[in-house]
Amino acid sequence: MGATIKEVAAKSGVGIGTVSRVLNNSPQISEATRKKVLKAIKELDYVPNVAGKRLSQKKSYVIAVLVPVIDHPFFARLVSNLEIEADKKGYSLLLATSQHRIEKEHEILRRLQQGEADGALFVTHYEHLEEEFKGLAIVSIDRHLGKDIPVVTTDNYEATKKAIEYLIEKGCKKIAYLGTKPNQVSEVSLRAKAYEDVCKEHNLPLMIVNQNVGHGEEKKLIDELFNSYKEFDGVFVSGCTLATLLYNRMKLTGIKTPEDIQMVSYDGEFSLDDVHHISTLEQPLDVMAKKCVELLIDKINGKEVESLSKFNCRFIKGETTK
Amino acid sequence: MGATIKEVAAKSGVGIGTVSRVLNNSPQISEATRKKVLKAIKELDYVPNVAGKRLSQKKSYVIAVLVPVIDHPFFARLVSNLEIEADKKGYSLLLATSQHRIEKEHEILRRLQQGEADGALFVTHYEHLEEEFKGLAIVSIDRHLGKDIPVVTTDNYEATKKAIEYLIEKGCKKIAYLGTKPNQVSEVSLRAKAYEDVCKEHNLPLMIVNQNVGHGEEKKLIDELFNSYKEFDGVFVSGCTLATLLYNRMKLTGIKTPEDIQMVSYDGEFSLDDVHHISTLEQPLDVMAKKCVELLIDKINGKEVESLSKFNCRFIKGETTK
DNA sequence: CTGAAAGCGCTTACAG
DNA sequence: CTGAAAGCGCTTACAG
Repeated sequence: MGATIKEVAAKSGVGIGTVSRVLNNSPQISEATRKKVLKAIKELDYVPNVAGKRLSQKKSYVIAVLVPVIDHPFFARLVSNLEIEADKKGYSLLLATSQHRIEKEHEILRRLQQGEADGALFVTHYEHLEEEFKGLAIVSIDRHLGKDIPVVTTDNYEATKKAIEYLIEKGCKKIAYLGTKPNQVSEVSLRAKAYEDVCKEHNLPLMIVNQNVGHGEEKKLIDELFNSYKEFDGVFVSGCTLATLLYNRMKLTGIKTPEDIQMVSYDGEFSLDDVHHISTLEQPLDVMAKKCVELLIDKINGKEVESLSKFNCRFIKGETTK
Repeated sequence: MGATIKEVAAKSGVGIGTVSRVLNNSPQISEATRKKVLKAIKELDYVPNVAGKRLSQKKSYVIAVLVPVIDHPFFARLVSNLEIEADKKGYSLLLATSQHRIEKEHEILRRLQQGEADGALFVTHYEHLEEEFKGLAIVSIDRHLGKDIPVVTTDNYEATKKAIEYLIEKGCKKIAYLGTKPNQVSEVSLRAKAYEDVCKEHNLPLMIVNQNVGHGEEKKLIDELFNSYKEFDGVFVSGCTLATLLYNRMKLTGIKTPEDIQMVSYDGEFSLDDVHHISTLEQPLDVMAKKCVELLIDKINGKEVESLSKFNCRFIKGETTK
């Protein structure tokens, strides 16, 4: 629509290379020509077009993020922080949601191969062939996607361990574990491991509901929890969807928390104000997102990066523990 | 990184134009050459690069969405639906958040001018010069941004009217209005208008807290509501942030709902299951997003489109009304 | 410090 | 039905 670099060059009486150099703040440009060119740019209301730049540089300055869904507090926060960090680094953010369909993930990988973005943060629950990632700069949250793909995660084991010990300390004798089991090699599996280790150590019974269900089907797990285990006085919940569903269920059925059942959840809840309903292990999504973007950009630029970055969760006491 | 169209052409012994035609499913290509080309594509593991396509077509097949924030249930749902609809139409979604900073909005508009996207859905609380939108295909939610910018909205007046009448029907005698006043010409203003009209018609007192505060400062309005109006038995809340904050505040201070105060909110709450805490006027974000994308694509293609599209909210009874 | 030219990877009239 | 060529709007060695 607008003017092109050619017109700017003509108007200011220089070559297009010179205009380009002014645009990119190249140091070796005389003040005089810089002024001339800037003047022409202003007069023509010229804005450089990214398509030309991208083609010639073979770089898009776009990073993509793939998440299963975006209308979910955890992913919304993650993406929010990613956008902020990407912006700081001069990258735009392309948002893709798989909607829990692996075909859409394939489609997105194809788009990346086409050069829509220079790299991507991939949050997937599906298996992918490593060759699908070939030539792409990819970073993963929690899941191990391949040898070349760095993982950013939290201290799943340590944080869960502390949470279970906390429940014990608060008097729980029968603690259940409620989670959606990852169907891939994932750091998240360490949560169940920590639960088991601590319970065994304290001679507490294991009461585990940990299944891989599709999103939208988490309610089944709540049913199963109550069907399988008639009595428990504490529960560790892995993930905010399950936590909210369980919280609502207890409310609906008259189970009192923390009196009857105490509850701690990983990503339990994101609070607008200081009211925390659910006691939560909160992942530091701001620093995690920052790390993801840094890793991604380093990978894009061909640097070697650490394969695992681990951050500490923060425990926030809500109303569900004594 | 990968092969280019030139290599495919060489390998299959045809011109690059022919390869391009095969790629784009051009009809006038003989089966024989199509096969040859497809074979070469497979063998070379060729994926067409978008940068070349974009430059030659002067089209990016990207639409952008600007929202103040994304880690907010309303915007998360909006963006979720937009991504789904854009994907259906073969467009990618660029996500930009202003983080309530007008400079970032300017920055984003500049990126659009640079051709990062073919069009954008703009959800802003700030004034912009019309010239900033010049040459861009833009669609707005609720706010009137300029004569050339279509607005997608809900039946703010009618829905609010019904909600207030509902509260009256349920016995409320003193109904307050709590909202963040838009600082621009916005369809949202019709909510307060409906409230006033209905209250006047029923000879009820007007109790209005409707101020334009920055995000994160909504709690002030809750304070003001209780400071200004000692007694009210019903409240209409415009927006889910305020609704959640008010709901939490009532819980914290021992005010019972619906016994002491009944409450209906626009965008009150998005429920994971069937548990609805807050009675809500829910905006049909799925069809709204679809409309936005359609309008945007029509505008991109130079078509004339309707300037106002209005959709009906759905009332969902929660626990905050009798 | 600056210009002319080649090149990035496609699409698309234009001939044939 | 297909090829050669121009062009999209930039960047970047290469000379000078």
